[in-house]
Amino acid sequence: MKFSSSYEPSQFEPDIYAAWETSGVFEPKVPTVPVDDDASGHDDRFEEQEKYYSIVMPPPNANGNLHIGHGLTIAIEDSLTRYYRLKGRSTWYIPGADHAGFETWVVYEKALEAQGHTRFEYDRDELYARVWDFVAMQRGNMELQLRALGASCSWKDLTFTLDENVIDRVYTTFEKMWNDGLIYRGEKLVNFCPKHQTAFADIEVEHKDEPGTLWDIAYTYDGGEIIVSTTRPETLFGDAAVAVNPNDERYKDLIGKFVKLPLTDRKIPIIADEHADMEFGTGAVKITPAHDFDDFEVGERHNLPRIQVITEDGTMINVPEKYAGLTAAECRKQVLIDLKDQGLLKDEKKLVHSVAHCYKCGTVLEPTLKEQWFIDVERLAKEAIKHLENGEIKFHPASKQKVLINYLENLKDWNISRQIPWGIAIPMFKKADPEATDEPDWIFDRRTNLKEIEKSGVRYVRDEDTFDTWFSSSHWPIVCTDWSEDNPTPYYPLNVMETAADILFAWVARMIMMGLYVTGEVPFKEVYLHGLVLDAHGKKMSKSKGNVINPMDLIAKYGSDAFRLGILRGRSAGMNQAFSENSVISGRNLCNKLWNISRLIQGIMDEETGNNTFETIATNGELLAPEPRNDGREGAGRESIISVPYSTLNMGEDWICRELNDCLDQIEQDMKSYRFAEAVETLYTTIWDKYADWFLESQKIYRNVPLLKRTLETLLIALHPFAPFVTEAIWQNLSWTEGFIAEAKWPEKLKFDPISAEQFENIRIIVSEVRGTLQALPGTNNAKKYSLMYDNDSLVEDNLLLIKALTKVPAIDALDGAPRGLRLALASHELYLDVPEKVVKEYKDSLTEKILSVGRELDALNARMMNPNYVDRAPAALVKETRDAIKEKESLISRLKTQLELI
RNA sequence: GGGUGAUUAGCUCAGUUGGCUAGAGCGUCUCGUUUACACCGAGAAGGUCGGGGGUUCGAGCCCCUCAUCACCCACCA
Repeated sequence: MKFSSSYEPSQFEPDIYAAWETSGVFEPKVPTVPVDDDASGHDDRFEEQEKYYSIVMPPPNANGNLHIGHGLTIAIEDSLTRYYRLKGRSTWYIPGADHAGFETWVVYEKALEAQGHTRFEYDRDELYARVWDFVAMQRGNMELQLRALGASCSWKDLTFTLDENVIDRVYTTFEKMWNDGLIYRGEKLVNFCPKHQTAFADIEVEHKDEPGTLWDIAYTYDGGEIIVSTTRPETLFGDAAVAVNPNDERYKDLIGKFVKLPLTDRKIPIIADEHADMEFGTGAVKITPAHDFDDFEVGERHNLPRIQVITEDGTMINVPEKYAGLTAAECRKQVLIDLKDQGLLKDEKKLVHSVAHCYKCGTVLEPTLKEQWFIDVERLAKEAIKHLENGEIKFHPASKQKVLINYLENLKDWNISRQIPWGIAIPMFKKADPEATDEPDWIFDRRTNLKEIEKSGVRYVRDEDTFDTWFSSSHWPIVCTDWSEDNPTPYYPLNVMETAADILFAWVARMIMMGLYVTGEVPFKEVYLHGLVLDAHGKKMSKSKGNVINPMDLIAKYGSDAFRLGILRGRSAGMNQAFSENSVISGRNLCNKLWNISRLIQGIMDEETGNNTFETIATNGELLAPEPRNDGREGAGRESIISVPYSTLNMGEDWICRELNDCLDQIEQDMKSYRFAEAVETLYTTIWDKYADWFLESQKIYRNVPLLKRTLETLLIALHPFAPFVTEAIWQNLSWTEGFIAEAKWPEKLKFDPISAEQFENIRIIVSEVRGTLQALPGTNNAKKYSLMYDNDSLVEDNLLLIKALTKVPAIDALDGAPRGLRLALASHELYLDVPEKVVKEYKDSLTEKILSVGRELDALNARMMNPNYVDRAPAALVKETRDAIKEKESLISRLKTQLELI
């Protein structure tokens, strides 16, 4: 049958997703390309904004698999998307795929090496074509996995980072920057990976503390020597000076003198520079501008030559013949031996210092002198800071705004050249005819498919480098929304940028700078950053530790919804938080609960109508989904919610309406402030503790079919953003619902009688007290043994059946004659359990304990009232509450005491 | 050295601008074969909210301070 006794996600999820996708549910209702004749209505900015909701997916690696972090990203982004879709916005969730320049290149190069080839056998265009095929072969997994996660993204708008329009936009920006003088070619030190033969931006470098050796070496001059300390003796051939601190009395007289560079005949000057730290080592430091970042700057200040002594492949150059061609490591050994022989090696100490590593292969990066394209970031950063300080982007967590501003204030120029074939070619060509002296050395040209071009009769050769992927990624909100100068779209800026907190600098910062530069507007109105998903013990997941959790495994085991609910639970913005299967299990349980709630309600419906949907619908795995729509997209969404007319007939019904309204309010607030875990929590308790445990139980006595339908719809829609599959599966299986829940309308508030709703709380208190007391009494199965007696209590009298059903007592009777049995600890109701005296006596200790505990509460309340300041200054309502509570406790205690005396 | 965040039940975490007896999930214990659900129901145990000080009628929340842990940035000849 359709409704089996437990929910089996795998029976529904693929079909449901396919049905959504083919019927166009995921596509924005309002066209994304503005229509020309509507150009006049552009002033109504605010109104427009309320209609749209746009969000882009941080593009996963096109040829990779999704990991747990993607799972979290999609759970969050899709919940937002689905929520705003239900809220009636025209939502556009734009999926993406990343060519992942460096990552993919590394994988490809390894594969190439495994076949016994190297990159140097091919030219760039060949390599590009080969990687393209390599990626094409592997592509697709990631997109299937996004579907498994339930991402309600607009597939036809999927953007690949190497799409034409992306490259086009990137070239346009680059050209603009080139013309604006923001791009320059500079010979600077860059972080160079000798293994991968490419340079990196500062942000991509991984610094690790490592033990090393500090050698003291004597540099001599006529009549003396000056000792310098270094961790890299092999670079001494590249020394251009020795620096001392200008305030250092020890060396004051030596400034301006020349010393002999050991193992050579070269003379280098002693200069004064603040860079030399008087406290460190001997206070004198060798300056090697071509192989150290600080020294490079010292060299610039003092106009020192940059002598490169290590080549890009890591061998020595421009050194005495003896050392030429050695690797840097071999050279170091030899230099140390020779220095020792000459008595110039004075000391050696151990120290720990931080060393820059390639984040991919761990190789120590070599600061290398290289001509690269740089972006002068100052103007961009300043503009970004201005808009950030203006509060134009709201951050979650808020603290990241400050962190980001701080980063931008200290940002250094950005190296955008990469020596990797897999990427967007840099559209710059170098003059190849040295005679054409009037022509510029470099020109911009988009024809990067050509190795050589001719312009004004001059030959130019293509730069072989490609762009840093972050340079193109920084255009993501622009290219995904198809923004253009003459065709601005209401979907830009994005409503929110959701991504991992650890790429705040690498990506978010750059998108802001680029968005402002290209469009003049910030690229998104809010930023939500999620932290790392750690393993159950709070440790980072890693292959080497073997603690990696694969989201697809969990989906296979528990279902997509369970995974989504589980991963959202216990998570807040920007925090690295643990994750375990338990939370997914809890999500699975909720789905199953909801499934069974629906079974119950459909069963009740069937009884009423005489149909037998619940029991007999044959299942062949086919959905009862509506036909794919064949009408035009525009505003043609089916209105799938039925506003079932209903009226409330008893307290439980009023109460559940109140609780559901509160639940909706809570979710609306939580979604506004990106508190997904809280929204899920609210739904969990509303569905389980309130709806199932109290309302549905009470509906086994009183039946209100219209209300059951209406409230179930409310719950299903409210949960749909977080658990899209099970809610849709139920929606499709219920006999009275239509269309897709995915495009239903967010529920209206329910009407109810608030006084009646509040009355139900009294019933809950009575029932709980009866249950608690029955459990605490000695013996088992007490609920079946003892009946309940009431005295002069209309609430109980009016709800006999309900209370009986909820407490399971065999009978509830009006008290005849004198009270007997056990009086319940209720202040405003006189209820007795018909318990033999013997049992009551055994219960005496519990009763005494109860009196003591209520007494303690009473003392606390009294103490508060004794404080005159409290009475004066606390809000009146609060004081009244305290007074009422005191009265209630007092009367309760006196009744319990009477009871105790009777025993 | 600079910065950020964390410290609440056995575990993982909530606790929104200070307000009644600090919550949840999972785990633990007791009871229950009630035809929606054992992926269940009922009940219970378990916390001096990292330590100390302060502000306040009132502090898990605000301020100061100490401790521990994590991360980021800079420096490291």
